Amino acid sequence: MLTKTFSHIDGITPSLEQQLWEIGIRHWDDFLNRTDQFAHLPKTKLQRIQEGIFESKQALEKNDLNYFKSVLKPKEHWRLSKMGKVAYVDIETTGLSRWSDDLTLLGIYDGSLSHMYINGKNLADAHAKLMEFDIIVTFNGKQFDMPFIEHHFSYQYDFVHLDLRYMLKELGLQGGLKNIESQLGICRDMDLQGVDGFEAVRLWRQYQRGNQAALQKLLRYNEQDIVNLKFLLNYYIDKKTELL
DNA sequence: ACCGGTGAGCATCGATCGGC
DNA sequence: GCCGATCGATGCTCACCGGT
Repeated sequence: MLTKTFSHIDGITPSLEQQLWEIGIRHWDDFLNRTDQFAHLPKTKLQRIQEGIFESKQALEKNDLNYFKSVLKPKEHWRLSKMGKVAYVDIETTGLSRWSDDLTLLGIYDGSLSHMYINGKNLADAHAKLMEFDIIVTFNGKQFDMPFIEHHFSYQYDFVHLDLRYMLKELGLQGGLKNIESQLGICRDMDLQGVDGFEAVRLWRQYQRGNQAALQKLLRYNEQDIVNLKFLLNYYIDKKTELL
């Protein structure tokens, strides 16, 4: 996945990368083993590419996520998803403004377990939990969830951030998370099918008036969101890898 | 209804290469 | 080694669109 990409290497243009794939070079080592095929390239350019590949190989050996985060274009960051601990994150709030609205619920799915943080209970613990991860996956989190969370905790996180909104759009999937889920045949529990962001606000208000069932429903709604994010990321990765 | 990240499209500038 | 041509990197604007 990562070793298949060359676009971050000095001297490799998108069109050259495409050419490499077309002639069956699917791994950095393929390039190094078949340099005779690149005799037509200027020597200095070939040398730069080889050096870049060596550098990448070293960074990979050290599992240096920060190195790849800095050299890879954001569009290619999905290739790093196996290099660190991944958190699927989604929040609920009382509205859209991080300045005037409250963070009510923060859900983190680590790939097998959900960790739920509730305002007024354990929300402060979410910060320490988040810090355990290297990579976060959200839907529109670059615009909404992360700025909201960072404002709430007054902290700038340094994750590799995979935002499925833009990634899925690349595959022609858009129209909001729920819409995309139904396009892909993902079903939600019956009693949650009508729940959306607006309803999440209402559920929170009902809980504040003492309705525990409303909180339980809100928790399940958020949990479905974060669990589905994992499915969507895998869907994206599958599509991207079968295209190559 | 708001905010702002993204990427497409475009223009410009710079780097590099090949011909001589 | 110079010069012109070509290619690519970079920067800019702008429209789009999603979250609660």
